[in-house]
Amino acid sequence: MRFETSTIKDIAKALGLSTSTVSRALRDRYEISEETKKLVLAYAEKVNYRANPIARSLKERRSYSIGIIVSEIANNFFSQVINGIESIAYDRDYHVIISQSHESYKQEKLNVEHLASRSIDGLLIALSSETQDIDYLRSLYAKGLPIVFFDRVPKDFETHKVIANNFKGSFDATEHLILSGKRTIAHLTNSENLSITKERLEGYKAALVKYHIEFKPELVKYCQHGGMHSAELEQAVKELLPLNPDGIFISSDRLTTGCIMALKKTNPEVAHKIAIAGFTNSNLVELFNPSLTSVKQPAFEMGQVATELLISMIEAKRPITEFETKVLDTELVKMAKR
Amino acid sequence: MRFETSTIKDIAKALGLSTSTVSRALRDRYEISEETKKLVLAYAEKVNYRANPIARSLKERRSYSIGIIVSEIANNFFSQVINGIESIAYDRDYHVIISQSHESYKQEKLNVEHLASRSIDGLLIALSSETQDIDYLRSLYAKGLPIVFFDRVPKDFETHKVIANNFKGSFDATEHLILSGKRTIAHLTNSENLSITKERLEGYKAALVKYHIEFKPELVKYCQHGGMHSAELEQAVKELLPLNPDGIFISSDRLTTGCIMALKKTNPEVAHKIAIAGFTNSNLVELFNPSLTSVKQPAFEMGQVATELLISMIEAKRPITEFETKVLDTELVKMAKR
DNA sequence: TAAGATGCTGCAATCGCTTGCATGTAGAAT
DNA sequence: ATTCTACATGCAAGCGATTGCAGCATCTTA
Repeated sequence: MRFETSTIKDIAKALGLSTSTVSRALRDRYEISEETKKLVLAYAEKVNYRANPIARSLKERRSYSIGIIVSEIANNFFSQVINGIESIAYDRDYHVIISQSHESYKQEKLNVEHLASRSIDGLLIALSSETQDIDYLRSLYAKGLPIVFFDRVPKDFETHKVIANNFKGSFDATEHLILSGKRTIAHLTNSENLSITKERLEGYKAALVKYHIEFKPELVKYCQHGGMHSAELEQAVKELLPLNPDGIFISSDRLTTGCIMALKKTNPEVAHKIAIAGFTNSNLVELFNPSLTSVKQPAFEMGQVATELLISMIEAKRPITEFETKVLDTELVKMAKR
Repeated sequence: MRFETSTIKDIAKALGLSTSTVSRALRDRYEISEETKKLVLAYAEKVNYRANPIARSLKERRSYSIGIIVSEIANNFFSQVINGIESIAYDRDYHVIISQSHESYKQEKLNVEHLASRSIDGLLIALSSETQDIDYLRSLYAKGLPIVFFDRVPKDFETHKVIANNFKGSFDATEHLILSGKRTIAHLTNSENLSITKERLEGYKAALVKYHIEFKPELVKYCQHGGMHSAELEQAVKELLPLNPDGIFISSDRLTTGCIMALKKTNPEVAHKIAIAGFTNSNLVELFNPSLTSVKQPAFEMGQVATELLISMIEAKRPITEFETKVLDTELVKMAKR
């Protein structure tokens, strides 16, 4: 099966011009007379001409596309980020290519390298929960691939980053639990590798300190696979319950829903007695039972900001030396009264 | 910023061979001696050579990538389909490019045409709820672009299609409501344009007929935008409630969650009195309150089957004339007892 | 010994597009 | 009349890879 379209050559032949003239006319260059431009444009329109982006990429050594790596598109937070990315990218005539790491380091690396070989002009990435070694990213970056990290960012990597105010988000959520009378607040969180894990733990601790509640390490449970496996979550819940928490603060979208699910499944009788607060961008929280207090990240905006930074890197004339880390505020949505 | 990689030319120069020999060696062609092949392969490995897929695409007029169009990746059903697609595509060395129509015809057409111009080798598409005119797809298809439809398929388009057994799924859900004693069952559904809308309506009707319940057209409400706008849903709910339904059967993922949300928001007192059954692939249904009976589609499998069919079309030596429409069974997950 | 067979390698065209440079024309300035 | 400028257009190389065809050894066979 072969796919046919008209090329610049066809137009040139039909109009008795050279391909260079046609190309320049289409790109609206000053060398070409208005008359010729009109002629070419009209004809191109007529035959529904579409420049072959592949050929253009080859010639210009860029593809006008940016790669995205997230752990899972099924995650509300990430799909909202992607929508934000698309909203900016399309405006600026970039196309996006989405890949999922499924929280696997191996998959992440494979996908990034595939994208890089496909001549993406830049990369937007939130690291997988397994990822510790980012040398492969450093090496691509050193070869000239612009990279912007969002949400899950590495330390010691000098480039633009966009994150939520994880500290404050966690602090607020934990404080909210405390103010509603809870004193034994567990913390269920992601892999220790992740930046967000550390930041959110700090927020949680700070709130405890403010209200003179002792921090107990045993109340903190890490999920290596970010809640991808339900067994992992059920195990964590099982270990927490004997400590009789009256509140749980959960630090990621998937963990939050997963934890409630695990609670309901393994200990339905206590599920309603424990106050839950957690990071989630689900637009279905209002339907949840037990209900919960949620920390919403500005996902869409995060995608937009990251994309703007990335495009500025891609289009920069000279190497960039000043990098920013943008921090966006989260929003606390308190549990509906019952 | 420029991204540097070694090319076939570099290898040729380094090894004192011609580019053609290197190319053939890399592709393991019979003309090249084992010795030379080993030499080339070893060196390529050493410099971490990656063929430039862009150049290859230009030459071969194909890209080893397939395009996907769905209305929204944030929709569980679609993200599961995408996972199914990826699972097959990657195995067969194809890359996937995902685009969202956001239920807009214009966006859908734009995205498809963009993908086509990027030399995708084939297209997997679920039509947007707005789409009525598919001439643009016919024209691409006529030019040689293989297309496989899934979920939302057009009539009068001869190609492979993969759908769920919508009739049976709807029948089962409606029957379930009837068997639990409901007699005034409303039906909230998508745009009339969609294939799934018609098929699901038929299943609903058939169940009513079986139990000698009169079909009342005023109990059926269509949502033109597939629940993308909450106002649309709230309006539909507002119009239905005066008819005092004791059950609602809802025909799509987004509508199902949206409808419950609208019910809760506008009429919390009746929300729990109406039995709800609906199509949804959300993995969070267990958390919902009010709870509901759900019809789950075999999303992952649908993606797999569609991809296999598409790849068979792409790789077919001769034009295909026999097309199949695969129908996959849905699963009814009954509401938890309360 | 000459002619053919076989195995290995290189030349050069091609995919569609962009762009530096050369060319050609017309009118303005000297 | 000559030189200069401005404007309009075309030639041809090149992006990286693939591949038909030709060339050149070396070996067989009559």
